[in-house]
Amino acid sequence: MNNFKPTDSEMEILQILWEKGAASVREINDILNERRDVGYTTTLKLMQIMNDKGLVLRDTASRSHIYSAVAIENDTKNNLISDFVNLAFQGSAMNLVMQALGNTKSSKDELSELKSLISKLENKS
Amino acid sequence: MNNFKPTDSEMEILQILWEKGAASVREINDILNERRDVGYTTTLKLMQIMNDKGLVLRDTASRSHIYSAVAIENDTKNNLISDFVNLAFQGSAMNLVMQALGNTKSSKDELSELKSLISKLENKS
DNA sequence: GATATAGTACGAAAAATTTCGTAGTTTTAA
DNA sequence: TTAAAACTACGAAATTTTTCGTACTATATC
Repeated sequence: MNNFKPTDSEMEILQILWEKGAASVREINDILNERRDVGYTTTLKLMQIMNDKGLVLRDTASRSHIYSAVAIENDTKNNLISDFVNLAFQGSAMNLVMQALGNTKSSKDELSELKSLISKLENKS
Repeated sequence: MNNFKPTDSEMEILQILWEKGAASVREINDILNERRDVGYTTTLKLMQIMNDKGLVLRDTASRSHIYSAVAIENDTKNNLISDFVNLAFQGSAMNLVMQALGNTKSSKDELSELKSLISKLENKS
């Protein structure tokens, strides 16, 4: 169970890597720039920092280095949730769940998916 | 719909104010120090900053000022959830809900409370 | 082969957040 | 009535995170 707590910027990049599997700095920077202006060297520096921290792996075989995520999506998100729940929901994940759910438009499909997860949880206990 | 995005430290303090209703710096600092070391003037400064930002209200009638939250608990938490969901769950609150739920031990009571919320949501749509 | 283009490395500035020290007042208590 | 204790104000240091400029090297293009 790793314990990475990526910063917001790091998280943005991890999302992209989890989605794409692997990417060059150029590719990542292009995606980021669809949302907001980020300088190329800013992104590059971030990736280097993340590499130093061990959050990503870097393949330097070709001139433009290819990065992939080391941090595991599920674990990382669980860590973030846990921090978030402690910060804003008195440590109760159920509080977060109820508030997030109550404040969202949900489709029939999503709700039945959720209900089947609940059934699973009920059988576990 | 306000759009406050409190920092982590501010959030810690808001939680306390939402819980207690109103409190002096001393009271808040004492509570914070149950969890970790924080200097008194650190907490004081934070409250002053929050006051400047309009996150809290300050009653200066007596020498030790009494603070209360202006930021609305529900709105503030919804804002935080929304940012969090964008940052880490591709904008899908349901993704967050599923992951948070799947990773938590939940009591029978909590689960049935959750189910009744789902029923309400189903009737709405 | 000269020049423009596209990379990496990395120090350091900038920005945001957190922490604290010091000065000055008021209150309490001996 | 004086010393200690408890406040506020506030500048500024410290820390963390983000951003960028500059130097340097490799590749592509004309």
